Amino acid sequence: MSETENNSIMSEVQYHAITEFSKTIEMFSLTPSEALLFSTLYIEGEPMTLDEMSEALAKSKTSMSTGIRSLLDLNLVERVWKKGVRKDLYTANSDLFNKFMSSYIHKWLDAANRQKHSLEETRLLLKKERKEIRTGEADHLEEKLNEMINFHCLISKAFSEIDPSTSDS
Amino acid sequence: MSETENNSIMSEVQYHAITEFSKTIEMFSLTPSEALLFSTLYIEGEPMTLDEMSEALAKSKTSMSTGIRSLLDLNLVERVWKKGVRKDLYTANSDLFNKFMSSYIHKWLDAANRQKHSLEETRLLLKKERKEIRTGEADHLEEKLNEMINFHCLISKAFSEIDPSTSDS
DNA sequence: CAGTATGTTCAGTTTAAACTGTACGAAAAA
DNA sequence: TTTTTCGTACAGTTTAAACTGAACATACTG
Repeated sequence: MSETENNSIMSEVQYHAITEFSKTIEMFSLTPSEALLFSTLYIEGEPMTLDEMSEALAKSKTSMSTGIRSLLDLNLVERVWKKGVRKDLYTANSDLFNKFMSSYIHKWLDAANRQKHSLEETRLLLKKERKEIRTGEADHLEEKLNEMINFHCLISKAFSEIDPSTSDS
Repeated sequence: MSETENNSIMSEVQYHAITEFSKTIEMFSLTPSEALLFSTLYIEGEPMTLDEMSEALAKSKTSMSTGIRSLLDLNLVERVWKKGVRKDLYTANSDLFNKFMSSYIHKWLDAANRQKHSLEETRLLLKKERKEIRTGEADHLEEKLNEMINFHCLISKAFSEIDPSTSDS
């Protein structure tokens, strides 16, 4: 088997891996481009420069720059320094499961709690005003608010259970 | 307190409730418009016609039609029949938590399994061909594939745990 | 049957997101 | 210092999604 054939098989395998894994990453509510970028960085293993990413994905360096910034914000990628290399180098966090799962779970928990509070305030407003209001409509609304608030509690409970950052082994 | 004032408080409360709850629904990967529609339908409680939804959301009837169809596909809304009413009536499924959670979990499980299989095939391809290939690069790729496959296993495990349809009380 | 009401299809428009190339500022090299 | 090498801001373009109105098909009404 020739060197060239080896390379072609390797790139085919790598291409599949990147493409498929990217789809999984998207499910953690990253955009397709962010996911593709992370996936590339992760499978490559070695830290990459913006120019290398640009080359690998055939997209502009500007896209890489903004994409990397998003990934940095999400704490999924970090900048590393290498002796003698002037360009910025970025590498994917290797602790996949904990990083993704816990940040995802917390996004859920934060949002669920925020919205639960908001609904509780709404319920308070209704209760305060409804001394004077005696309609089935108000009853109905209060009932619905209770249901919704309970819904948020159940969500929080469920996601807390699988939060890898609260060691439940 | 006048009738009008009551109405205005009621609509304010209802408006808040719909808006906030809609945000939560969005998190189950519904589009903002689908979420808003469901939220409206849910809080209204009574079955609604396309025209009523159109009126309530100030959007075209076409939008309501396509929106409702999506919600029907997702099994979050159902069509009901009422004596003497010619128009189609739709109502939100009231079993919020089970409907949303289990469909969401299954979406995750399906995707995770599908992509895991795909990666396993890729790994097989690599193993089959690599008898001849003896490079660190191939080692690295295989290692990464193993990590990714393991990642998918952990995802499946986590989401299975909170699947409300497999009674874990 | 004719006439009307209702839901959906379809083509076009609006709106928002992703991407690109140029230009600029900061930092390194010469 | 001047020149080169980077990364990013910005403005414009492309692309995709959401939405609309008009036309159509089906089913109901009288």
